[in-house]
Formats: sequence, structure tokens, C-alpha cells
Amino acid sequence: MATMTAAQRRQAAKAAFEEYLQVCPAHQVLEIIGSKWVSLVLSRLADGPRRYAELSRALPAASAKMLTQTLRALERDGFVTREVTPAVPVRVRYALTPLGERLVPLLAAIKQWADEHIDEIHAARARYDASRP
Amino acid sequence: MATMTAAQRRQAAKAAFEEYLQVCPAHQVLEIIGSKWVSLVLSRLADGPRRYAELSRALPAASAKMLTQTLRALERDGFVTREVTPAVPVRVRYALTPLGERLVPLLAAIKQWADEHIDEIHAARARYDASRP
DNA sequence: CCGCATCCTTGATGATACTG
DNA sequence: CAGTATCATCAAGGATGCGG
Repeated sequence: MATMTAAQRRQAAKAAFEEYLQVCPAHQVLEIIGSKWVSLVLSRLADGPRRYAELSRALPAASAKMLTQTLRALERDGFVTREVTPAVPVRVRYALTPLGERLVPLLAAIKQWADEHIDEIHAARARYDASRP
Repeated sequence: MATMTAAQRRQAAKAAFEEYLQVCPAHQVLEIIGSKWVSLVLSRLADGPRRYAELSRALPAASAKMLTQTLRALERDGFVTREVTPAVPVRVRYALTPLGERLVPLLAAIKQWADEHIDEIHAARARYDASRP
């Protein structure tokens, strides 16, 4: 049938858009770096390679599970390398790849924008909250 | 008591870090623009003011609830204005504020970075997935 | 030391129905 | 048209204990 109800058209449009989102590069990257611990881990690694326990100490609010999960995702996407030294006890070293290093300036740009505008955001927020009880 | 168990020290460090996260401008901004619909709504508004229904049609995958929630959050943080024209039926127009407009170049930078590196990310992902069954 | 497996809680998201 | 209210769902995140 060539004819669709309005509801069917909405469903089709929604499905098409969701597929588009999965392909859109900007959205994929935003999903990666917007994920809770990614920017924090990357900024630690930007200073140089770190062992697992060092990262864990530097990010005390991240549970071991989330830290591992984040590092695995970053490894999968090619941002960090994971290097295991088979000793007793084991030593695992994480470091940025060239791709990971190219991400650093972008994060720096975001940080700079944030520093420059956070006051304005807070002011807007205070105004908004004050205007409605 | 000046002495703490290791567990207590971890708790304290974690609490301190969580407080820091709430203040860190970069993290706050990342939380805003990383939220699912924000970048999409802002990029639509970057082309000019839009009515609620126009945004809804442009983003078919966003439920009315999420669209409203996103717009409210953006209004609160001072990125968009909401203008109600009392007629029958009502017309509501959303537009970027100057602050919102200053965010556009940052989003553009993210988009450009994504376009330039997405292939490498996908390649790394494929390599990783292929290396473990 | 590193980190996987398991269980569990909770907040984010979505579908649906209704109103000024 | 532009939402709000309510309920249902679900996956992210966290706590814990064990294993290599």
C-alpha cells in the first residue's frame, strides 16, 4: 500500500532519524566524550601513561567497574593502548594513541569555552530559578 | 580522631572529588552538550528561530516529553529564549540567545573533528572486535 | 595488582492520554 | 498548538566478592 496513516508516517520518520543518529559522526563522538568518565580519564592520560591503580587513585569517585568499562571502550575506539606486563603482581599501563592525542586539543577547546562562559550560565540559571518559586 | 581507616580515606577522597566535579566548568558544559538531544536542538536553532512543532518534526525521534525537557534545560541555562504569542492556537517560538550562538562554533569544531576522525575510530573498533571472538 | 561476574538500585527515557 | 501528568520500562551505574 502506498498510503500510510499519520501515525505510520511518524513511526517511519522516527526510525529513519534514529538510523541517521547512529551514523552521524558528530553524534557518535559526542556520545563518546560525553560519557561520564571519558574526559576525566583522557585528561589524566594526557599527562603521560598511567597504571590502572594510578588512574583509580586520581579518580576516586569512579568505581572499579566504571573505570575498567571506560578504559575498555576507549581502547576499542582506538584512543588508548593497554599494555600488560606479566609479572607478579601484574602491571597494566594505559597510554594515549596518536588518535587519542589528537583528541586532547578538542577537549582543551571545550574546557576553555567552559571556563569563559560558566559564569554566564550560572547567572542565567540563578535568574531562571529566582523567577519561579 | 585524626586517624582514619583506608576505607574512610577512600570515602573522603571520593566525596571531595564528586564535589569538585560539580564545580568543574568543563565537566558541567560537557554534561550539558553531551545530553542526548541538546546538540540536535541547538543545531536546528542555529539556522534560525523555530516553533515547537517545527522542532518536533525536525527531530521525530524525540518524544514530546524529551523535547520539552531539553528546551526547558536550555532555557534555564541561558542558551535559548522561549517566546509565547497568546493567540488561538498558541504560538511558541524558540531562538538562540547570544550565549547560545557562542556555543555554535564549539559544536561546529566538535563536528569537524568527528568528520575527520570517525573513519579511524570505526577502523579501530573493527580491529578490536575482530581480534576477540 | 588487575579486573571480571553478579546482583541490585535508581534515574533517564518513552508511550499514552489528557488540558488550556 | 504546545504542552503536562502518569505510568511503565530499561539500561547505566554502583557495591561486593572471587579469580588469574
